Amino acid sequence: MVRLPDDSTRELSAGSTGIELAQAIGKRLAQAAVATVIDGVESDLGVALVDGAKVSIITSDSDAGRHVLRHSTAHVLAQAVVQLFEGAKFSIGPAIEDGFYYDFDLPNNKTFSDQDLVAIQERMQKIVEADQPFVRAEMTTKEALKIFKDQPYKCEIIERVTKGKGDSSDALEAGSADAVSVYRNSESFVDLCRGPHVPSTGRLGHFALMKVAGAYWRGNEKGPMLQRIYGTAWESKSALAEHLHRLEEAEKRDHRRLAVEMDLLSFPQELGGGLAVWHPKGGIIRKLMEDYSRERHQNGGYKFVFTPHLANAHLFETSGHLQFYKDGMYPPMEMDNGTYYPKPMNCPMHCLIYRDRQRSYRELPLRLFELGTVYRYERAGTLHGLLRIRGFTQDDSHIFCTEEQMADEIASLLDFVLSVLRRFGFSEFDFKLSTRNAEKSVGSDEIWQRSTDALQEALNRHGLQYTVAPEAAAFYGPKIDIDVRDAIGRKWQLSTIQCDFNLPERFGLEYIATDNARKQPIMLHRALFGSIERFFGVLLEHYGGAFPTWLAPVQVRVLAVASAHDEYATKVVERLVEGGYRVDQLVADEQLGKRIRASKLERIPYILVVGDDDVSNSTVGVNPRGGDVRRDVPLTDFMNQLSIDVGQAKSVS
RNA sequence: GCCGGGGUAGCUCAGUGGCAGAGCAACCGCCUUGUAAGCGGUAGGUCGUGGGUUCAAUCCCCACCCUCGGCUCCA
Repeated sequence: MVRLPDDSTRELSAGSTGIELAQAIGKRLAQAAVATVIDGVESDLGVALVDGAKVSIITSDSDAGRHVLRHSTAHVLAQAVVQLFEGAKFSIGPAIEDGFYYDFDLPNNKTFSDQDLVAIQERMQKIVEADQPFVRAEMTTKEALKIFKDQPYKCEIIERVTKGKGDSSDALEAGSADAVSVYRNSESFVDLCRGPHVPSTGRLGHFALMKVAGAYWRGNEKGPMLQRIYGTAWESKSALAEHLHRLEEAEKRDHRRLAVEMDLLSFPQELGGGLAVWHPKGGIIRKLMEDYSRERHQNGGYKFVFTPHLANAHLFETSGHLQFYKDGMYPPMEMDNGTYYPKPMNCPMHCLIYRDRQRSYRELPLRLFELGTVYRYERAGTLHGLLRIRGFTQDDSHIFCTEEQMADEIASLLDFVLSVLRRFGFSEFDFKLSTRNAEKSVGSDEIWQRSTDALQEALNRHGLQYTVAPEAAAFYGPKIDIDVRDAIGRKWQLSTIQCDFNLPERFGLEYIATDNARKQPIMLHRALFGSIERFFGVLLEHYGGAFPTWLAPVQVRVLAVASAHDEYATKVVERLVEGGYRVDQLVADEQLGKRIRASKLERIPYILVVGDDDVSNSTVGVNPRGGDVRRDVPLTDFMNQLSIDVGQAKSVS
């Protein structure tokens, strides 16, 4: 007798397995089954069920089921590589989001080519056709080391696990210290693994190898570089096809591609890596973003400040940034009166503004705001369009407050941040609390505890779900990071709210409290866009280039049907420009259809077409982005509609 | 920084050890258009930069710059 997830029970003959249970329940289920969960432990379908156990069946179309498929496909990949490349060493091959990878070490530092990938994939298909069983065996460390005597990476994992030093990825590979488990597919191929796996390779097949990449063994930069093959695997042909289609769609939204297509900005090679110039069309969008940000900050009680791009090295010694981030800073300029660095952040300068004179508790919270441009020497291989760039502008704010004010201030900051993000079309957020990394931080335990508690309290007060990222804090304090979900469900980290007791200490910041005592303020670091460049890149991908009307570089384009109507079209343009809109016109020296097509490709929110009827009746034909054409619309009506659209910041898409 | 791919016209991309190519865009004509590509013509290149091999290099070799996919890193 076993108990099912719906709490019903089912009688089975003694020694029955998961697959027999699935068959007893239904044919469909048996076909989709890839593994079982017996009393909370994921197991192979072929494992005998214990009397009274709580059992559920994992099907291939669930997250857990796909995980099993992907991990099993990784084993097939390893087998194919070992067959095709003599002397190949294989290390680890986990399932990951949407797929799997496997890391290999090929003899003589050989690397995989794209052609190799094709051959490997063909060999994998043969292994699938052969329908090899996944046969589990458990054994002692000694036996396992013997089996894998030619596989040094496997031996290292076995030794780590049995010595109790294994981490989660090791455990995934080898099981526990008590018994090492392996899965055998054939006489010649066996892999270390905790499982579970599908019963046989015939259950697999909807996969594709995607790319080759270098990857460090155990993620250690100083360790050996392995060859990693990435693949994707799904429960059906259609699920695989959908995934590949999603990738294509994502590629069309790539902000680097859209930036070129839409003439928004560029990265001239002559400028150097990771440095962008903004073209007029990108520039107007950026200006609108900045204008909106300034307006909100003005209304939010922030004081605007400006600071220079360079500072004397002493400043960054005081702040501690030189100690922690010297490698990430542009190199120093030696001058006759000292050494100067381009600033990699704005906070120390804001501290100097605070410290310039004596402060009273009556001034707190003091909220300083700056669109501050900073320079960081990101390592060459890490640059990525606007998302990782060397010169960028932060919408940076530092709030100096008392410890008593801190929790309220953080709570209202959360409101402020979310309200601004919503205006830019984001509605789903994930929150992450990053805590102290003892090796990369300054300050006392007590201080860290107090600031972590304050952040936590603010999140709880808003009833927000959040995850904890251990040891991911900045060196000076813990933080809340806010991820947004974009239009196609991808997560982007944008905003950050950081608590800092350390910079006030280092800079000797003080205020005079009600009791006339000198006290140290708390400093909150806060960036909402993060960097304007990065935020812009995320917005570009979020909207796929189709910016909402309030942000669109050209909001309306007017097209005359024929040259005879150009004059009227110009009048329409003038009316709209007077109304404060960004409007242009393409004269009728080319086919109307062609001009419409060109304008659509530019993702202009509204295309107005005017002809004979419109000239006589003061109307326009409205062709909105993503909507249906309306003829004979009075111009005044269109302008009302436009004003509503812009006011509501609604994207016509 | 590390592993691997790439850099040819404004864009997307062919191509070859011996005169540099297409489509789109641009420009000039013709067409005067009613909702996603009308026709014809013209112009456009230090083939990323520097060095080497060669009678001859965009092509082969070396270095550097930029870029793409990952790894590592991200105040």
